[in-house]
Amino acid sequence: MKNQEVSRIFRDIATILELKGDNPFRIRAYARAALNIESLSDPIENYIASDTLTSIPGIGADLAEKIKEIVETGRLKYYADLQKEVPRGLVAMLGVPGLGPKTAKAIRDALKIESIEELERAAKAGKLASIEGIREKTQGNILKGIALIKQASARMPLSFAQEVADSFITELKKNKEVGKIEAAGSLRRRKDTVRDIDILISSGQPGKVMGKFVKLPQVKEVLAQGETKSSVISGENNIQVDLRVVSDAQFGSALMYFTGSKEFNIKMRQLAIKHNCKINEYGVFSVSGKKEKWVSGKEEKDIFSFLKMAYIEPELREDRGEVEAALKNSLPDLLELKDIKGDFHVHSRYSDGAAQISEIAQAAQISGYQYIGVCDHSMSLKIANGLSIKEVHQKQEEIRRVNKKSKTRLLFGAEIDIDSDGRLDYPESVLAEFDLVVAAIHTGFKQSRSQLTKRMVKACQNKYVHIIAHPTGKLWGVRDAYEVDLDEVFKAAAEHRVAMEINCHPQRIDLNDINAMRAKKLGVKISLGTDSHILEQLSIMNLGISTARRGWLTKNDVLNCMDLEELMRWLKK
DNA sequence: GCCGTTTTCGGCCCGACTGTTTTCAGTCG
Repeated sequence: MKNQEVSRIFRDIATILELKGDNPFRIRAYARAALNIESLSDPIENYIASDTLTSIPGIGADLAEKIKEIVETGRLKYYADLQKEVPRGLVAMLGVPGLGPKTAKAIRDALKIESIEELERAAKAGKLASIEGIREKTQGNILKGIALIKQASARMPLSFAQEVADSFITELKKNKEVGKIEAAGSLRRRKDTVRDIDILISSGQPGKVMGKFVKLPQVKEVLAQGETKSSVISGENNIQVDLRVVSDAQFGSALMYFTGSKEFNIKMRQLAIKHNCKINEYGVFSVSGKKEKWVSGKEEKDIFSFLKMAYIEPELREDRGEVEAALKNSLPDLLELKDIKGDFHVHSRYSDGAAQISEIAQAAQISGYQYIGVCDHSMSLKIANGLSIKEVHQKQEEIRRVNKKSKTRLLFGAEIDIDSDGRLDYPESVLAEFDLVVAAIHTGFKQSRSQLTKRMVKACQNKYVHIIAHPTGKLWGVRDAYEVDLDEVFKAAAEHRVAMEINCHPQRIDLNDINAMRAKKLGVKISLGTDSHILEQLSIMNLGISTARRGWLTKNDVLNCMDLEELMRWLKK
């Protein structure tokens, strides 16, 4: 899939055009196209093949030609020419918070500065303050901004951000001036990674709330403080936390506004205009001439019904077709925690987990599960204490014993290594004995794209394999996804009735939302696995559910929603 | 550069905060 590449080039073009001071609407067109292409679940090549590029929102004749050029030749002349006009370092400078294209350009014109390093030196030497429109304060802010990106906590996994948000919300709730309070932004949309935290409060005394917010013990630095909006840096993780305070009557519209995404908001505003209305964070207003009248916005759901559309869950608000679906009342009935009847990926003490088999049975029962897959590592994965064949049989015996007394059915399973040739790590006679075979790649990540794809396809073709775990190998902060043609893998999985895992671990989230959506489209079942190594981790199922919901999955798409009887039939492939 | 129930030109989402300014431009979300 060339989607990411096309998207990256368009986004870069938008940045360069910004620096050049080009037509802002053209800049927006490139940025919008980049976003829309990034969130496509189909390969862009398919649109070229079927000549339907211009059916993608924001893609017209011109951009369609440019996309073809990128995909067919691997480069874009227009982009190459633009790059010659603007130094890379100048583009990088726009990454400094608080430094936009106008200021960057002014600095470059005045001092010939073209990199962040030069910028930092000049700021420290006090040279920036001599430039028109820049004084001490701005110069100081630029230095702070550079320090900020050096700490470079660009994005963090959802669950880390959730913890920070919870700690702020708990403190803020203690104040009697605080009415409603909710985390908004990408956190509420449950994106797998989050850049900053948005908290929304309703209160009749916003000034007081703000005063308390900026003095919370978690606050390391105050970036901005106003009557209704403030931003701080949290000492924990150096994450930015924004607080907005509105009145109770404005809470719904503000919550929608700050939940985003930006693209979703724009779509909703355009929709409101068709109703002769205007939406902002303070409500929906009917507009006639110069008169504006508040008509809706106390609750989010009021706004949707006012615009004659179905309520859209926050996880879907990415402008990926959800607005259109809501207008036609054809949104999917999204997966929920209560639909989940078991977990397919749990490690016991036999390999590298902490829990005994009996403890896993107990914990699964407390979770209300009908079944749980005890999948320990296979023999070649020595580092994780992979099980020898003899140990496999010991474990099998113990599971039999525990199952006699357990209300939750323990599935005798294994997370079996796919070797560098695509073979599984146990002989067929052993594979045949498992209730549940989860296969995964743990070594040889650096193989070529075609080798890795072949390996995974071969695993799908193995008649004993039920699930492929963490299909892209991405591990946040450790390694990127390995190179693999997921479409080929999904096609093989669909053909051989193999499920693809959404691994719920916060640093994995693998498959992600877009890949899960693509898998569904190609007819692949999705399984949710927590990859628990301690029992407390069973609760991270909610992270996988969030991802599934963002991928538009319903309970019919997810293996974990089968009841035990149906599942056992499915496992006997 | 895109787009169309104001349709092939002339629009394009909306507001808060900061810093540098005397009324606003730049940046951000």
